[in-house]
Amino acid sequence: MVRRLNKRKRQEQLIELVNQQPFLTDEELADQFGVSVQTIRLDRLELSIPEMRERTKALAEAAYGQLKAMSGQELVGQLLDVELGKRGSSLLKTTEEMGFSKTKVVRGHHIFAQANSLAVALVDSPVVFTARAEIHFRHPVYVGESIFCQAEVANASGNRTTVHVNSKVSGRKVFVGRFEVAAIETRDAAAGETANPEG
Amino acid sequence: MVRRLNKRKRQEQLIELVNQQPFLTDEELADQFGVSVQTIRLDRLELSIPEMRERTKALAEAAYGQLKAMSGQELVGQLLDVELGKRGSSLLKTTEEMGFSKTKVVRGHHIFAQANSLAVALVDSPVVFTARAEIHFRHPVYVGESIFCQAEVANASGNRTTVHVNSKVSGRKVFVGRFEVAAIETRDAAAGETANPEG
DNA sequence: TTCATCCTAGGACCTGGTCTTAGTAACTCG
DNA sequence: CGAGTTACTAAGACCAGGTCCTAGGATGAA
Repeated sequence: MVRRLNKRKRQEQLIELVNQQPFLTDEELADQFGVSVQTIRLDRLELSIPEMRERTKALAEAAYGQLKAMSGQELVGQLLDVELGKRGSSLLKTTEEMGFSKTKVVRGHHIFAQANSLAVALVDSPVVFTARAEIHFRHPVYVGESIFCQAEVANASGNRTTVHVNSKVSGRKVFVGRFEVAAIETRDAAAGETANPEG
Repeated sequence: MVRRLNKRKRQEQLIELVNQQPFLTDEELADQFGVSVQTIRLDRLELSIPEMRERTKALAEAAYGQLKAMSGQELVGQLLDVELGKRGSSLLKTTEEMGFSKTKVVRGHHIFAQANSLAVALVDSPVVFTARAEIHFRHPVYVGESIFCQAEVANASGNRTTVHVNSKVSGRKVFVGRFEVAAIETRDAAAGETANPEG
């Protein structure tokens, strides 16, 4: 039963390969493993791996949302409610891609990004940047968990707003932060010398 | 020449629609505009809009790369050099997706992610988390610019390491930060109660 | 009327698949 | 030894969503 071992190994590697390079066609995969296209198809069938075009589409759809969330004009996570200039909250459902594959711990910058974008969203001004932040990661967040983020304006003087943010996972505080957000009124403020990059 | 107007309008709307909903097939698009599939194909030809599967793939690839850059297992940016436990530097070439489409200003969490991941990389321990950070965004970074990030261990006592990080764009300081990184020696540390999520 | 523009229609062909049927090599067991 | 199982391959019909090309009808302007 040497074959069976080979098959198992190949299928394990196939899963990994497809995860790492989702855009390979069956033909390319077959080349990689030195088997026929049909064998790859059977493997995919057994392993419930969808065809390349569907993998691509799924990726695109997921990432399209993610992209929009991560670098779109809106905020990271889903806005739950907001009182401009006062407070707000958002929810971020963490996914596999956000964490370490080994530990399944969500990478800090995603938590940061949610908090930061919410802080920025509270400030009612056309051009807003984070100038400073003091942040504290309290507990790890695991892939699949949802992060509930609450932000509250603590102080607003001139064009500087201080926002207190805390994030929780099922009631437990996982992150706290103090963000100092700068609002800029001038037209071409974004190109200004002293502006600070954030959103 | 009512047609010509209609055509122009339709094509304008087509561009927008395809941008907003890139997963529509020609048939679905044809339905939307009440024209034949062939007309849509001609429009796509004239407007150099690729077919749906290619749009999907391009989207997936772009976003996949972005995801990898943001949540890959290694560090954000390219590691230039490192002396474990002492200092290190990395370079991040910023891309269109990292910034606001309007202002072309790179979103802060990318800058943060580069700095943070470099700080974490300096600590020579199997499981490392950022516990605290105090950060300061000094100047905006624009899409296309490369961020040169330098990190230096300032203090290491017990399992806590303080790392000073500063990022520059063509010599100008755009970001400074102080990261407090916690190293954990226990085997199943990642699941520990008091661990802090980061990498 | 004549002509150009716009739209549509149809067919051959392509990629990257699906699903099904069938055949072969190799190893295992009674 | 032969029979059966497992792994693999091969071939063919079919499909979606296209490309590329030829051709023809409608419609409005000269």
